[in-house]
This record gives sequence, C-alpha cells and structure tokens, in this order.
Amino acid sequence: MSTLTRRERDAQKMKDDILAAAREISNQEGFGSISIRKIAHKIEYTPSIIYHYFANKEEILEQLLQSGYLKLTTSLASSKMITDDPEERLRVMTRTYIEEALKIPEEFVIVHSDSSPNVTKHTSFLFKGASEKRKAIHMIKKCIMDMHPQEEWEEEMVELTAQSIAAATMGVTLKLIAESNLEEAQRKKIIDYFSDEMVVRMAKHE
Amino acid sequence: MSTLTRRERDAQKMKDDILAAAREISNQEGFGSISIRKIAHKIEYTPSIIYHYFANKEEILEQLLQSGYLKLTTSLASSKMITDDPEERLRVMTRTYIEEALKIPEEFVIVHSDSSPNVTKHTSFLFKGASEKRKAIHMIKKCIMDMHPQEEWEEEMVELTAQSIAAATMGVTLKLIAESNLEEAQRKKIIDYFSDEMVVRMAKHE
Amino acid sequence: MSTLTRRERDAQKMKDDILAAAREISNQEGFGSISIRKIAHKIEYTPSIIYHYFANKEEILEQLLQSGYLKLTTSLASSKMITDDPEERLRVMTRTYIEEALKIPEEFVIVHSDSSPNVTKHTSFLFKGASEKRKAIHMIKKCIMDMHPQEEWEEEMVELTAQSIAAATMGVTLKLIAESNLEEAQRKKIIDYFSDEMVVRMAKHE
Amino acid sequence: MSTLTRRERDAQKMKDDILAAAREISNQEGFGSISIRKIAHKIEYTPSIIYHYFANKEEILEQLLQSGYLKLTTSLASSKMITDDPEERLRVMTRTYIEEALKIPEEFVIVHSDSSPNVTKHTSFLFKGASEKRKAIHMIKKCIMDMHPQEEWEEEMVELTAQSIAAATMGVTLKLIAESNLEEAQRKKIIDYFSDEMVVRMAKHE
DNA sequence: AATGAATGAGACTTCATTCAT
DNA sequence: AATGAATGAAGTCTCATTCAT
Repeated sequence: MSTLTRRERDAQKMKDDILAAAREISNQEGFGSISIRKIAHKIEYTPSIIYHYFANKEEILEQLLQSGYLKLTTSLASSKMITDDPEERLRVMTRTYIEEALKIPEEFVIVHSDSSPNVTKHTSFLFKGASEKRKAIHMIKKCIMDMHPQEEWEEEMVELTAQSIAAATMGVTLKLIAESNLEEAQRKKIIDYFSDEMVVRMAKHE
Repeated sequence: MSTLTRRERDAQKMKDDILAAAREISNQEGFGSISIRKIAHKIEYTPSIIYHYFANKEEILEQLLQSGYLKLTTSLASSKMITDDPEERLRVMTRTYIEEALKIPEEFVIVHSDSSPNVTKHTSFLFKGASEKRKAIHMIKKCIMDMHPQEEWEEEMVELTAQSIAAATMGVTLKLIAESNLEEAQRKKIIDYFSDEMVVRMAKHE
Repeated sequence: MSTLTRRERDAQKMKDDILAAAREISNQEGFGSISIRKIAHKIEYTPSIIYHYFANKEEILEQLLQSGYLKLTTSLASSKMITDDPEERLRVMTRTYIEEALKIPEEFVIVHSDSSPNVTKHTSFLFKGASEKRKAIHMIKKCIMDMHPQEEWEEEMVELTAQSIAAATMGVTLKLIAESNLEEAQRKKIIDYFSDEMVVRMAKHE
Repeated sequence: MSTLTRRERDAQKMKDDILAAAREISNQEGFGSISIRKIAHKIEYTPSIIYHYFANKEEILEQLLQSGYLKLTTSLASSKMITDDPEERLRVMTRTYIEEALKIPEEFVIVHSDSSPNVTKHTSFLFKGASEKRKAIHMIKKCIMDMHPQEEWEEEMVELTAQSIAAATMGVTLKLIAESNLEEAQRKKIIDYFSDEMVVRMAKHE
C-alpha cells in the first residue's frame, strides 16, 4: 500500500490539508465563499503554492464535492452488515445517511441541488434501473425484499419504493440543513421518527 | 386595474426586467452568482441604473425569493377542497404540490435550499408546532386524522408524520428537478407512485 | 428692498433651502460628504432640480463657505458697539467670535485650513497693513489703542499684536472644534479663560 | 543597520512610495481626496497591489498622520534644554515649534485639523489634566511656574494658561501655513513678535 | 517546494450631471 | 418648475491566476 515515496506522501498530505481547509471554510462561511486566499491563509502558505497541487480553484471544489459524496456513500456502505434484520438495517442506514450528511451540510446541498449533468451523472437515482446502478438504491431495495420474504413484489414497484425512500430521506436531510436553527430536541425527534417509523412504513405494503 | 400612469408602468416593467434577468442568471449559473453587473449586461443598461429601481442587491434577491415562494403557496392553497375522502385529498394535494413546483423549478430550488433566516422564516416547517403555523402541514395533519377517525393518535406523532410527509414530498420534487433529463414516462411513474402509494402508506399506522 | 417678484422670492427661498440642507449635512456628516443627492433627499426634491438653482455642486459649496464666513464677520461686527470700555469690548468680541465659529465648525475649519488663493484672498490677515484691510484686525487694533490712551505704541507693533490675537483666537477655536469630545465644563473654562484673561494680557504691554 | 533582506527593502521602498504618493495628493488636492486609485496612478501600478502592502485605505491614512505627528513631537522634544531662564526657554520653545512645523506644513495641517478620535487621541491637549499627559503642555507650564517663583498660581490657572499658549501658537502656525504667500520679512516679523513678545505676555500675570 | 510581486477582472455602490418630458 | 431615467466615472475592495526568483 505504501509504495509512495516520501515526496509523494508529503504532496498528498498537502493536498489533504488544502481540502480540509476548504471544507472548514465551506462549513463556516458557506461553500460559495471558499477562496484560494482564504485557504492559503488557513494553511499558512501563500496562495501561489496551491497551484502546485491543484490546477485551479475548480479542481479543488470538485474534489471537495466528490470527497463529500464519497464519504456519504462509503459510510452508508459500511453500515450495511450490522444486522440481519432487514427492518433494522433499513433504520440504521437511514439514520446513518442523515447523520453523515449533516456533517457536510454545504456539500450535501450543493451536490443535491445541482442539476448539471456533470453532477447528476453521479447523483441521479430516479431513473429506471437505478437499483442496479446505484448502490444505495440497491441496498434499500434489498431491505424491502428481505422484509417481505415469501411475497413477490413486482420488481418495478420495489424499485420505485426504494427510490421514493431515498428521495424522501434526502428531502428530510435537506430540510434539516436548511432549518439549521431547529432546537436540538426537535431535530432529534424528527430524525428518530423518520428513520424508525416512517421509513419502515414506506417499505411495507399491507 | 390600470390606475398606474405610464411612468409607473414603465418603471414596473423595468423592475420586472431586472428580476427576470436575475432569475435567468440564477438558472444558468446559480443563485449565488447573480451580480449587478451581469444583470445590467443582460438588460443592456448600466449597473448604476439598477440602483434607481432597487435599493441594493439584497433587495433584488429578496424579491426573487419572495416571488418564487408566493407562486407556490398560492397554487397549493387553491387545491385544497375537492373531495371529502381524506386519503384521496392527501393524494391530490401531494400531486398538485409536485406538479406546481415543477412549473417553477428554479424558484423552488432557491427557496428550499436557502438557509438564511430571511427565507426560512417563511419556509421552515420542521419546528414543533408547525401544524398550527404552517397551512400545508396543517392540511396534511387533518388528512391523517380524518383517515383514522376513531383512534387517537398522539398529537405529537401526527405532527411528526405530517412533517415527514412534507419533507419527503419536497425531496422527491427537488430530485425530479435536479434530474431534469429523466424520461417522461419514468417521471410520471415516480410522481404517480409517490403520491398515490407512498404518501398514503406514510400517513397510516398499522 | 422687496422689489423681487414672487417668482424671484420663491427662487431665493429654494436656494436658501438648498444651502440650509447642505449645511445640515455638513454638520452631521462632515463637509466632505455633502452630496447633491443627499441635499435633494433632505429638501424632498429630485437631484435634477438643484441644477436649476445652482450651476453645479461647487457653486453650492462656495456659497456655503462664503455664507459661513459672512455670518462670522457680521456677527463680529454687530458685537462691537456694546460697550465703550475697550477691554470689555475685546473680551466680548473674542467670545462672540469663538461661539459663532463653533456653530459652523466644518465651514470654519475648511475656510481656515484652505491655502488656495481663492480662499486666502478673503481670509488672510497676517500681511502688513491688514489692520486697514481686515475689519476684524482693525477692530482689535482699535481696542488695543483705546486701552492705552496716552501712550503711543508703534503703529507696527499694534498691528502685530492685533494679528497675533486674531491668530491665537483662531487657534483656540480650531482646537475646540477638533477636540469635540471635550467635556462641556472644560470647554467653557477654556473659552472663559482665554477671552477674559489671555486676550487682555496679550493686548497689554507693561 | 542593514539587517533587512533585499526583498524587505524593496517592500519598504514600495510602502514609502505609496505613502509619498498619498502625501503628494493630500498636498495638491487635500487630505480628503486621497484615493487608492489616485495613489495607484501616481506610482504607476494597479490599485490592487496597494492592498499587498496595506490592509486598507485607513491604514495608509493612519500612517500618514502618524509620520506627520512623529516628526513634530520629536523635533520639539530635542529643543527643550538650552537655558535656565524660563522666559527665554519659553521663547525658544515657541520659535522652535513654529519653525519645525513650517518644515512639514501638510502633515501639520492634517494632524491638527482632523477631529477623528484616532487622531485626537494623540493630539488633544485642551482636556483637564493635559499638563500631566502632554509633554508640550507640561513644558510650557513649567516655564510659567518658573517665571513666578515665589507666588502661587492656582494650579488650574497655570494649566489653562499653558493650554491657551499652545493653542495660540498652533493658530499662528496654521495661519502662517495657510498664508503661504506672505512676504518673507513679514513672516519673520510675525514669528519674532509672537514668540518673543506675545507668548511672554500670555505667560505673565500682573 | 515555496514565495512575493503584480495584474486584470470583477464585486457593490455612490456620485455629479444631463436630458427628454 | 420639476421629474425620472440614464450614464459614466470613480470609489474601495477581493479574487484567481501568473511569473520570476
């Protein structure tokens, strides 16, 4: 794994520092006011040097978004095996998703409000067949099917259900981010109720 | 109707042009990169003149947001009566909301992604007691209660359910907007399935 | 005196209003931030109309300074006959000068700091022979001479004394303006002491 | 002496150039119309680069004022000893002050016309207790008291006298600066008469 | 690898002024 | 006599980026 030279490791460290600084600014002042100068100031280097590690500002922002999205999906992935009970799995997944997203609010909003092909290419999940292309949808679908073992859902319905659950969860998350003033207790109640109750109801058919 | 002088009409036209230009920029490059200069360039005037019609940039942005929000709520309000069956009412409301929002996609995104107090003051609905302060939440709550006539839900649970439904609907809507490339048939399926099936499931407890 | 038509009287009134507004702005925000727009706003007219009464901003500022200087010298002139006692007359003149100047602080500073010929043409008084060309110096000189009836001062010395007194008084005034935070009691003491004691000492030779 | 690297020296040179340009503008058009753009134009650079050397415009103006004030007070301090005769000391001090001030006319005017707290914080001397806080006032007071050895002045009166003398001297100086056209002979007479005669009269009580 | 100097574009805003009505 | 629309210049400041060292 560590076939990197010291130089390469140093460079990677620097890149990470830059991205970390950018992320910090994004969280404090908003994604839109990330600036090379502010990053430079935060890492205590000159603006110029940043161009040694990134071609331009855009590249930084892109990687920021990507890493944000990545963190989300990986954290989601890691939460899957916890339990065999599909209902419980669905609960945990939902909660994990919301909580992880709340850690990178700005990136989350950007990623999910942006409708440029460049972004939706990675983030879209409403298209037909998404349960095969999108890991998250796939995982939800699996939960749903495991919850109704003997019955047979129509394939399409299960996918639509999974997609609805994903979109709904995203909606709750976005709203929680937008309403950042919400009292902590209420915030907790919303998260609990949505992931423990609502999601399960959505996943079931009578 | 026309108690305005020509002057006033011209002035109103100019204001509208400015707002239209701003809206267009917002759609093309994002809300955050609206600038007085760009607006001026689009309407083929000097930046200065804009200050003849608006006190400052903020006023423009505010009016932009307001007009977006206004269109939505009025369209929602007008859809409320229709039928006595609460389940059917919930279905229609959801569908109406989604369809109306899709008619003003840009404004919708702006209004629901913005977390500045100025905006959330009007758009927040996750707070405790929202079912009394927010007409939409109230209407959803009423549907839920009418669907379970003899039983008594705990008040708080009903509100949380209504809030979840609202947030979920918003999430689906936003996702539909972001995925503007979605095939028409699939788009229709998502809307149908979500408003006809999912929302009803969310509103029911076993 | 009133050979003015109504139109002319109205016009004069407007001019006065404009100058009054300008003066007010000068006192509140400083001479340097007088602007046509602010004046217009204050008199509740459009900026444009101001150009009906004044050729441009400069003309307004000029008249403002002139009127300020005028008020000062006329107020000074009017204070001369109060008493026959030359010592008392000098005291009153000094005090009057300071107090009147403090009513138009900005204009006073401008007028007396400006070294452009256009201004010094009116305000200079250190030149040889000033006691004949400048009313104020003349008046001070008269006081001094009346205070030493039988003796004969050398003409030149009296003028130099008068000039020194005038410059000194101006210095005290300027300093009082610059130190606008001075406590009221202390301000009063300075004025009292300077006009009652110091000026008289300056005017006397042993 | 030269512990500065070439870089640092260059930077200092640039700073000095900027300040010099600002000073020049101040002399030509007045302190109030110093602008970043004008400075940039004078030094033949872009406005932006100025922010490389100064945080903002205010910092430039501040340093301008400070350097002016500094030059004066240091020159005054160095003139204090000379003789034991208090009357003679007062004469020399006054003359020195005037002559030094005339060497830096622009800065002198700026410093003594500005009434912003930032400046008066250093330059005010009319406040009660100034003879303890301000070296110049203290030195004048000492002269006065030494001139009346056995008698006892009321403390307060001595301070007021010293303050009056300082303000008067400042007034004469300002006037000499404003009347820059004054003939050399007359200028000399004014300075001589004021510092040799008037100041001494002011310092004495009968 | 890193710096500091420099630019040019652009941000918002205020202003004096002109002109048609 | 008065207005409102419009301009163009100027104001301060921030930014991304390049380049010589």
